[in-house]
Amino acid sequence: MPEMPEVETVRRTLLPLIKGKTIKKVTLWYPKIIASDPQEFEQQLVNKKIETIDRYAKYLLIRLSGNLTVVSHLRMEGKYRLVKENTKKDKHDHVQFVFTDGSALRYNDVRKFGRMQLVKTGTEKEVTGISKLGPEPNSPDFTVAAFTRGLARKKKSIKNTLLDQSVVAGLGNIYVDEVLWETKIHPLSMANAFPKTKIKQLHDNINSLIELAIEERGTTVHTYLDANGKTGGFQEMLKVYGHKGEPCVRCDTPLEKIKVSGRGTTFCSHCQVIYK
DNA sequence: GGAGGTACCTGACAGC
DNA sequence: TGCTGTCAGGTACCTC
Repeated sequence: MPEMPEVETVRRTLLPLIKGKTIKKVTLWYPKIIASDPQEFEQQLVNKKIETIDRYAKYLLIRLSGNLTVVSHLRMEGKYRLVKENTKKDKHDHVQFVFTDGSALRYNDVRKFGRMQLVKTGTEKEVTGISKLGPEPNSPDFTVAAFTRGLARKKKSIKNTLLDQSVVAGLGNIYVDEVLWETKIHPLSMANAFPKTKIKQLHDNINSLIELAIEERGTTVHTYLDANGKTGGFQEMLKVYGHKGEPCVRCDTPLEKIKVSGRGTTFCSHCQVIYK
């Protein structure tokens, strides 16, 4: 499932494939993917040139000529690939951008959870979802002080708090489980119960884990592929996610899996300490 | 305003 | 073999 490292990898691999291309036609096979007006989306993108792709947290921002931006969230299974215009449609292809050179960008999403919308460039931070995002890991705004304030105002579990994109933007279920294991914190610990040293440790581990995951081109657990159709490499480094019942690599205790706020959560009950 | 629950979706898998 | 139920999970939206 694409989290921030996967979305960044998609951005890096997709950009050289489509930069400079001009859109000839847009086809919406499943219009519900479009969060803004679908008709407007189809019509306004014609003759627009792809200028660059930016990213904010898990959102891709496809910059176009004419001061337009396509805001795209891949959610669970969304993926882009470049094909020839007349390539047979896959069952799960939902949106197609046909370019003037005969190639086409296809958006494929098995669960149809992904969303995209067209906005004026510069207004993307007003989009529902983006407007409430907190700082990204490794950004100048993600300071220990800001993170401490973010945790202090939450009266819920640390697992739930790290999934809350207003505290830190870009983490998902996999990296939250991994960073809590790395920091030896029980997922049911209360977010506002940590000593300063533990918060600093958690903050630093979030930064280093995300940096490493981006270097490894993300994590492929289910179906995630980058724009070149390649899997990520970070799944080989996962210590807890997907390892239920296996011995903890730190203490040999079998890893447990529980539900925290409806999310599958794998952890070591021996070396991850609960803070209340 | 914050926290928790649910809907959206479909493929994979377990159990019968 | 085929059917049914459950699980996976990011976000929007609703209720309390």
